[in-house]
Amino acid sequence: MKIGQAAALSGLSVKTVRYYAEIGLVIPYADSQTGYRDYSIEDVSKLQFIGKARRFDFSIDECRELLSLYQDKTRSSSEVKALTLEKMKEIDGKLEELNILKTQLSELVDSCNGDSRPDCPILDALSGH
Amino acid sequence: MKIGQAAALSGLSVKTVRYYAEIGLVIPYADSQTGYRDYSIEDVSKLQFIGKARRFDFSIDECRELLSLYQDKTRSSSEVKALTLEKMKEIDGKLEELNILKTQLSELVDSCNGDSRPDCPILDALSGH
DNA sequence: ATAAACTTTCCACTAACAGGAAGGTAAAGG
DNA sequence: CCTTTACCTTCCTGTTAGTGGAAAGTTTAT
Repeated sequence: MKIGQAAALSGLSVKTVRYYAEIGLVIPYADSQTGYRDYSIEDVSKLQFIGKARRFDFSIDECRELLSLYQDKTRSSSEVKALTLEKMKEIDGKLEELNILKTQLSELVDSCNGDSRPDCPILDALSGH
Repeated sequence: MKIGQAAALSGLSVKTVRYYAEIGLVIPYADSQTGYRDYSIEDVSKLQFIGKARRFDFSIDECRELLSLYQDKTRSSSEVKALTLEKMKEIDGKLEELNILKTQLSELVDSCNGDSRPDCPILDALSGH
């Protein structure tokens, strides 16, 4: 099938699918006559797989790794689990950071009455004292 | 003072400070003889201000906006508060997304025994069924 | 036959810097 | 005074994961 259909079936944009071909993530058959990319059902499965992994915040390189594990029938599940656990740790770190930020910002917002006067504790806090 | 000291005092890297000059965020005096950038105390204050705002997750463009409010003595605090509230909303959105991700990943991890066998529910989930 | 829809490659752009090369300048030590 | 070291300059490239657009070729529908 052509790239448009592959994109539609995998829920990705045509541009993205083309990009994945370019970086060697999912390489379709190349029709030498028209120059059109020709995607198989297998290719679409891979694209779907990548789409989900990306939504799970895996990077392209991690997707590449997962994909090779996915295709390796002799893989051990421990490798996949380790990768996933690491990703969770990353997410935990981000969560913590964001929570701290949120607390600090809400303190600033609470202290500012937000009226038409120039007096603003938020800017004061940003400028230090 | 020269860029190195300005960077040290503001807690930013020299590269970053030079970049801020390049994009017109903090433009120092240019010594025409040596070509060296010459930072004033005022400039350093701005750099510190930007550094803090960046740590609060404000983008460069938002920093530009905050900086002009900061310098505008006739500003109203409502503008600053609105900008900050929007930033908080953004952070809330990210928090929610990450929490969902974490939940889903932890479910995957829990279902995977992570041994040396190829059987892996994580990959199964990624590949759909 | 022609128009619409689809495809191709190529180039530029995004955010916010970091790394490094090549070369000029300044401050400190001997 | 000379040299070394530290600092400064510009310029170019690379990062992440694509998106947007132009110009041109192809396929499908009318």
